[in-house]
Amino acid sequence: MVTIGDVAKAAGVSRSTASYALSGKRTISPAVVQRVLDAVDELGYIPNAGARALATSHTKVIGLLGRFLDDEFAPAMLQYILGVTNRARELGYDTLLVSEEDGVHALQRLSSSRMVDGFVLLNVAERDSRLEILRHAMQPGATVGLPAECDGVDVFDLDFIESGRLMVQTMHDAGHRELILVSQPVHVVERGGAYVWRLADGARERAAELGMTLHHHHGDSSQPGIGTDLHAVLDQHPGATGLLLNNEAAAAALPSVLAARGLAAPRDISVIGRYSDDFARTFSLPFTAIDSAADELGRRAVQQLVARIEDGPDGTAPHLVDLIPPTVNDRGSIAAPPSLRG
Amino acid sequence: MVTIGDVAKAAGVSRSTASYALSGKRTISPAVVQRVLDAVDELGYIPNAGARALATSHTKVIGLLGRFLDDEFAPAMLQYILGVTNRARELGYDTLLVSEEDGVHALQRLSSSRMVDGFVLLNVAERDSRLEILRHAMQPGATVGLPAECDGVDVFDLDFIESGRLMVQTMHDAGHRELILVSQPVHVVERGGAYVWRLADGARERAAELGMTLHHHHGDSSQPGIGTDLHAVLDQHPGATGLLLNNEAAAAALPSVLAARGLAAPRDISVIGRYSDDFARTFSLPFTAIDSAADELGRRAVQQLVARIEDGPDGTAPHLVDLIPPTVNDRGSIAAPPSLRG
DNA sequence: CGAGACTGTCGAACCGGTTCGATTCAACGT
DNA sequence: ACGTTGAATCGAACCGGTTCGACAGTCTCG
Repeated sequence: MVTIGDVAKAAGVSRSTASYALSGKRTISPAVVQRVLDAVDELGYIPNAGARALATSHTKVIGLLGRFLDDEFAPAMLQYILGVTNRARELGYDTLLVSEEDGVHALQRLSSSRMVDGFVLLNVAERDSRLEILRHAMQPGATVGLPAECDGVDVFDLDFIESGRLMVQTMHDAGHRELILVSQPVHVVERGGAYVWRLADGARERAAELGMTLHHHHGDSSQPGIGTDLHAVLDQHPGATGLLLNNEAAAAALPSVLAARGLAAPRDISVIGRYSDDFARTFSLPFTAIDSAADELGRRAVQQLVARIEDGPDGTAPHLVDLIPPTVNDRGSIAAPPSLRG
Repeated sequence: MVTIGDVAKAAGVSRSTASYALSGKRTISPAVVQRVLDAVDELGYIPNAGARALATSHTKVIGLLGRFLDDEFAPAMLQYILGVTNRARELGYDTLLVSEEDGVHALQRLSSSRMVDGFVLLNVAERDSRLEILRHAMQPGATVGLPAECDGVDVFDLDFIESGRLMVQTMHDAGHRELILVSQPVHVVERGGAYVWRLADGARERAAELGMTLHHHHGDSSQPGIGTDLHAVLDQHPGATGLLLNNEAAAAALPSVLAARGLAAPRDISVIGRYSDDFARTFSLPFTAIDSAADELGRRAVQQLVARIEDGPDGTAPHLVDLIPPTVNDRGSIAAPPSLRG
């Protein structure tokens, strides 16, 4: 393997000079710099990461800790991951992906062994035991998902409360007065998926303000349960003209459910969902939806994390809680309710 | 940070003795070993990864290089990734996930900087420029995906030729004589997705042997194109009673296409697909299918890679080409063709 | 014209592990 | 009684970078 010593020898200088020539941390004569650079690409020198990490205590690696639960939605998870890895690479960092069940243990291991310069936590729960560790770690951290207690970390999430309000408002503006909201199953809430009730709260609040009726149901997170659930809910509320979906599986199942009932959106019923644009493309979901912006959230988390890493431990920029505003992707599944039309 | 020096001091021994006590590479008295172990967990000592890597030239990290193409199927990719990271962790390794466009460059960077002990390449193409680099790298590599030239790497893939044969044979056994195969789009083949024609070849071969008619079509890899394609193909071959799908988007779109045509499987048409079991569960695809076994392929690749890493560079175990045999997951979408029934 | 500042370079130390050779001491065989 | 072996431990060197302090030579300015 070619070391900086080899480069130095080839350029006829000392190791330290070669190092300074490459880092530019001291003035080195242009002639020498050029000789060193020539030697570098003649020999194909790439510094040894371990040695550099040892000397600088910076690894240029960030740790990405996911919670990959069985009923977590795969396409969305991949979006988060790619957002993180791509942005990290753009900023000169590699990404260590950890899928370990025991996130607390993984965090301790990576932190104390100094394998990474910082952490991004995905799918952060309302009370997430990993945060406790992260706050005491010497590396900074960013989360995707809004926990109950945000200090010591930078937090990124979709603004779910506003999303709920926006869904209801949109339906109201189109003339609807009775809505059904289909959320994730209760166990998702119980394990800390606070986004479920955040969206529901926003929706309820706005519905109350506007004097609308809102029925809230938790649906299964996969087929065929969710199909049955949707049928049941539609049977139960024949007067409802608008459907709000905060449940990817429901969005995926709805087209066949509607077809089975001889309904079409927006002719018979209006629909608005909340899922990633990418997901909609792959499965051509024909519903207007709030983009969950997984990719963007991953990118922002990394961006902020790297800024904090490079500010050093004394950088005292205040911690962020960045809730990105919902944007509606209009796919034409909302119209006036049948009763208002000719 | 607590170093092995601190541990040694706390145990009243030299650094080298502490090191040997922990590694067991020399005999150390039980009393001392105990004192060292006590010191370790009193101080919470975890070795510095960079320093260890520098000394041992082993990082306990494997590099996972994906090609995340736009129309690559997200749920499947995540399955591969989790198979790799989970198995790696079980074997004591962490995983560096690289999504960089320029795989060749990434490979060179990680290899020369000695950041990883070995590589797993996903989505390997027929002629994959990354393989050339990998063969000359000092770290071993395993691929998921069968390239034209396999030497110097361990190769893992589903046996697509046999999968094609099996699809046709299964339909034949049920009494079908005219089949349609819907594959991935032509551009997937052109960029090296050889599995597409491998499956098609196997299918064609077996159809010829059995005297059956097989129509082969390339369909779009996403909606709404694939929906249109499916309609067109069904219009074009009214005599076909069996549908073979080697295209995930087609599988996802088929239920609504069938519904729109007033058809049901297996009543009017029999269907067999090739996609991951996990995908089928999430979307409740009601079709009998060959499991693409993404998770298992990832696990096997890592398993073999780690074996090769730990054998050291002189380990001369022959390189594998492990094509795992297709298994059919019966979901009841195959029956005798209508013409043969009462 | 000499003190002071600046430029460019080098040697040595350091980061935190692992590992080799040497050393001490007790047990053993003859 | 004495060399031999083996167990247990230590000090020093090494892995491959970075960085600090020193130093020689050149330039500047009073």
